[in-house]
Amino acid sequence: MTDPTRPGVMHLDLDAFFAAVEQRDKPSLRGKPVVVGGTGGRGVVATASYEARVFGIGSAMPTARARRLCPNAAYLAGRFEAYRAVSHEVMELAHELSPLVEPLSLDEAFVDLTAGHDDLDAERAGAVAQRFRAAVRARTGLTVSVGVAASKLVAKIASDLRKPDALVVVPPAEQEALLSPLSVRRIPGVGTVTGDRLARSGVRTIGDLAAADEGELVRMLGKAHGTALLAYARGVDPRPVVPEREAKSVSAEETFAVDLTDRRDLGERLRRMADRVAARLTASGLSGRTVTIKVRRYDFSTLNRSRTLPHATNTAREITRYAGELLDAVDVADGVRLLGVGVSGLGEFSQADLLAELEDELEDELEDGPEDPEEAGDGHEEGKEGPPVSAQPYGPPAAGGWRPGQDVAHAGFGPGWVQGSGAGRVTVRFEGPHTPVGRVRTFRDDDPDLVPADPPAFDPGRWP
DNA sequence: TCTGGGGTCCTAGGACCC
DNA sequence: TCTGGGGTCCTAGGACCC
Repeated sequence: MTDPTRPGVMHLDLDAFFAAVEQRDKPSLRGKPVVVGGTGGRGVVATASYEARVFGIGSAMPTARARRLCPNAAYLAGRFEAYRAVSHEVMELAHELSPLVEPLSLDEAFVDLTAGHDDLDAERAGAVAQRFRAAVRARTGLTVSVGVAASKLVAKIASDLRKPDALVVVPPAEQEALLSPLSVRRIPGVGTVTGDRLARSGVRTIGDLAAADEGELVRMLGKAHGTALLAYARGVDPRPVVPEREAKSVSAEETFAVDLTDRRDLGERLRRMADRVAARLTASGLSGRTVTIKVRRYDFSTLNRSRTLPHATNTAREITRYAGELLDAVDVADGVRLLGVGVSGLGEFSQADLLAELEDELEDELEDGPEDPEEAGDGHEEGKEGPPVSAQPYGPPAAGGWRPGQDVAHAGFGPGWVQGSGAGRVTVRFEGPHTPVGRVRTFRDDDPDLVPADPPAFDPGRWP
């Protein structure tokens, strides 16, 4: 429970995070429009650098539209390994302020400052936040915007208020005056639908919302949402900062470059996604009882089908089997745009459950013969004889296997990154975070001297 | 403009149980 | 013959977040 009288909650939000890491590691992109996201025909923008935002490019926009708005921006597929590493360093710095750190994503977290600091007032909290911002810049080369307030809600709104590279401290006495004129859309949880519903009954600002009738809000938005939003608007938000929340589901999904209708094709892709889900479950020691598939059709309508098992599972074969049965019951004739698989109802399971699982496995094997991935699926073998696979997902490697932005190393020219590829060629720029802007060279895309590489090391000691 | 991939939380109806 | 109230579990759909 947070203390409404003290500014004890800090929210940190790295500025244009993915794009900023790219500009840090690629000198030729500094000061230029950079867009990170899906680079295929159906991709959307994950992050646009501030230079790209000038052109009207923003998150969740289709990349095709972004390309029309700014054809000369750099369009990169993203290097999550590098982003995770930077994120980890920032979270470590946050932990130096307090043991209570709640990450929301790679680039955002709440920190409960009261857990590490006595006698907090606005001035002291502001000084702590300012030192943190300097530490992030010194260690990672990136800027971070920070909000400090008495609650999660206000701290988050504050961090967004003067981005980028901003610190906004909201003393509790000034909270109401700050919130009241802001749009309700500033409240996390108020999206387009809720925003439009509120606007239709004349509620546009947080001040309007604070004066609204609770019964009417509940009728309009439901019990939970209605009461919570009213409380937020009135400055009431006792949600505590909760570190390390347990995962509730694990899933994988893929949008295809072209809608698919072939069941064997879909089944094979389902199997590969089930493999990934199983691997992630196993890696984190989790298993779950409910298997869900998600099918997005040609017209973007989306349906989910799920089945809850009597026991928990994390094996690829079981997930594949039950997901496959669910898919069998779905009409795919008109075309499937996206397919996904997930497992939920996760939890820690007792020895008895694990034993039951082993027995089920044994039964499976008696019924179906031993587990063997080559024999289990029918897609691979028959794929050769059947009609050619009609579409490739755009997510995984494009032509030649090279993705824009990818780190590479060349036997003769050293480390660099893929600027583009196609028509049997790949263009590489040879530079790194601590070099001047590098030269570009083009190779055959199967040149044996060119190999994928780890992200370049960043050395704070060699940063301006 | 034509919509990613990974999640969380809420609602509502029906089955089933007491 | 027609009727209750509450609780839990499951399924499906939808809003929302980064």
